[in-house]
Amino acid sequence: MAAAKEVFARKGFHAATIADVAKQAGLAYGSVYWYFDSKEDLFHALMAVEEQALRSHLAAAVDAPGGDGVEASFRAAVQATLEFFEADKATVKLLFRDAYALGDRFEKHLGGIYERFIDDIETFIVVAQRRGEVVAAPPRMVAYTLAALIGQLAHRRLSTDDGVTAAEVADFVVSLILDGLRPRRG
Amino acid sequence: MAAAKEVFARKGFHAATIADVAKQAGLAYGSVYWYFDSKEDLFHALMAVEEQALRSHLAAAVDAPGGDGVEASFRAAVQATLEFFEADKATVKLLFRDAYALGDRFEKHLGGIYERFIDDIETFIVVAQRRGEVVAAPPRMVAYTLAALIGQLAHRRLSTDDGVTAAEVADFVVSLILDGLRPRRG
Amino acid sequence: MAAAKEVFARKGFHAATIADVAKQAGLAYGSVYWYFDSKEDLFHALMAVEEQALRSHLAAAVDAPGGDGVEASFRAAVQATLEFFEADKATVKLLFRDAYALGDRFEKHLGGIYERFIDDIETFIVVAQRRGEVVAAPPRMVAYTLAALIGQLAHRRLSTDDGVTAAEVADFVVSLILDGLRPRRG
Amino acid sequence: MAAAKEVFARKGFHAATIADVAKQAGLAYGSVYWYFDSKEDLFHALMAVEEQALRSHLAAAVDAPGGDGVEASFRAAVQATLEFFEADKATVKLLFRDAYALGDRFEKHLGGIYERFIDDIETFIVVAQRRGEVVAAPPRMVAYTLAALIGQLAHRRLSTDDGVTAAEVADFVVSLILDGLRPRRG
DNA sequence: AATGAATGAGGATTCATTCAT
DNA sequence: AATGAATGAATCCTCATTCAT
Repeated sequence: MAAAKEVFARKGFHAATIADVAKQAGLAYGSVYWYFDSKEDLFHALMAVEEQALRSHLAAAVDAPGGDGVEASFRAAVQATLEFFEADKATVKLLFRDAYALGDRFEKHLGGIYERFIDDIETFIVVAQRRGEVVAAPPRMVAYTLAALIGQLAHRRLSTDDGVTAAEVADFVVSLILDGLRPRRG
Repeated sequence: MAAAKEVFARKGFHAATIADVAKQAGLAYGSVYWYFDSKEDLFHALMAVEEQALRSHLAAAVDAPGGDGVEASFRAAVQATLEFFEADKATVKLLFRDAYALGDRFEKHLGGIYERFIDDIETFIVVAQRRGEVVAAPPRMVAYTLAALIGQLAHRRLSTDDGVTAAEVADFVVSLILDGLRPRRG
Repeated sequence: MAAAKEVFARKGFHAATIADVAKQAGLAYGSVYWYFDSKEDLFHALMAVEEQALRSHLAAAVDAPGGDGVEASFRAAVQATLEFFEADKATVKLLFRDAYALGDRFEKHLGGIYERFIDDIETFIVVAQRRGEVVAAPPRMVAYTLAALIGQLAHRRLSTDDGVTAAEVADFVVSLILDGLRPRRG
Repeated sequence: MAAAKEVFARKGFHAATIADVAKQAGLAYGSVYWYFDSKEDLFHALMAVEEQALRSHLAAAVDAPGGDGVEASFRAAVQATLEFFEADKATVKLLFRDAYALGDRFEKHLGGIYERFIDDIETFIVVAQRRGEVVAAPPRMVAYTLAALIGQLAHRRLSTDDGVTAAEVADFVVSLILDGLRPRRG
């Protein structure tokens, strides 16, 4: 019945009522409580499921054979992330819109998700630095910045539909991050 | 009475009651309605005020005499933005946490604020590109990406207090954006 | 639960609170809203029910075997109407006191009830006119006048309790309407 | 400032706010309270004024030279009453719509007005009976019935605009009341 | 497993009224 | 005489949650 996350996505956590969820799920008011102890519980459950989905999707994308080197993996990861959120806008709304506004317990939960996401990026960065393919810079800070950038881009792409594909955005972001804005001499 | 935004920031829009706001302002329940037509109105008013504050702060920072060239102005702008939000965490919560979760009218309002913010960045980028100090890339996309990055950083700095100053973050972001992660040869 | 109309009758629509209604019905505050969408809805529902009750009562009274001719049916109808309202003073208050003062939607609803009531009287008059038992006069106007008279009598009998029975009033009204006040010669 | 009765008439006692009244009168919120102690007071004052107006109007109409005999005076009185209410629909709404629904004190006040109105009719009837121009029937009851009829007609004419003039209605009512509906032989 | 009637705390909003100016 | 900011009691309605079936 977790497919009734659509309701949360569409109306927002506060505006969505248990009745809405039940109707969407084809159940009766009270039946929701057989599966979840409370509305908050339901939301936490959704968050957990979505995190898993994102991580699986990402892992698959990065492991997929493609060009070698940081650049390729990096592009694959960014693109996969953007595509994941693009394909499932409901999740974006869940994680980026509602979860923030819902009080401590949710912020903690979201913080955890975020932390794990950043950990992965950090690991990736550290490896790249060891290989000398990436400049020496505090890896956590880099990871942190990348997460911020990608997350926010995913979020903003919800509302601004400028016909740019996820692949294009990924290309742009990767080249920006790798080479920066300053013209290179030589 | 707009100083009662603190209540919204502390408890979130939904959790905050008009009674809370009134108490904080030293007024009675109904008196709030003398100044604002509704709870939503109050929030919109706060958003507008904060936008003005941010823009003024930014304008002042950029106009301030400092090193010349993109890099200096850029750093000044980023740092000013981060400092503004740092100094007034309530505003961050207002804009980045609640405004998203409050329905269409708020999303529109926030979208407008965002749009104007991006416009400013775009103007800045275009100038820098003309001077050849910045690589040729779709200026809107660059602006857009920068806004995303800075906004999210400001937001994240709310929860993760890692003892890094705004200036340090600004330095890092500016060098990242200008030079990228890829080691430069020569 | 429609028996909680008593509350409306006793205190008037505005003075009656949902809490009053609920208590009278032996329910809790919010339970009223399980059955009716709003206070106004509840009132409309009551109006509809009462209209049906009145119409049934009237139909039964007129169909009942009694003396033949207009006079008998007429008297039966008038008496039945007065008795209906007498027996259920709550309804009188509902229809004649509150419904007027409650805004357009109620006025429309009440107007409809009134119109249907007048239609019935008109039909009756037309039949009587065909039989030559009643003077030729615009039947709608006659019907209209009768409705006004009976309705207002029912209403006034609420407050002035002068020990006159419904039957007596009916007798008086019928003879007044049929023969008028002017002495007949011969 | 009693001309702000229009507000009560237009929106009804409950829906009308002191602010509405003040605005209509060109005054400020609180200023109304310089003239009247409370909203109810204001309404009572209006009721009293309107009663006087009606009585004056009626007295003038009946005293006016016209045909002699009951019929003429009767017609004059009925017509004058209908015209009074027609010319000042606000008063009708005040007296017939709101006053009923406003609690005991208002019902008392209205009852008094009604009583005085009926007293006048009764006096009139008694005189006519003495002259033999009207059938012997309990004069109070007759008066009472007439008041009911005329009052309700005035009220109903508010909503149903069928292009019939007050004079026509008066003619019809007078002939109905005097001669009844039963065809007269001879 | 599922239902849906019943609960009642909670909160936004209105508006008559007061009072310092 | 007049103002209008301030008050706060009053009330409708929502909705998460429970529970008998």
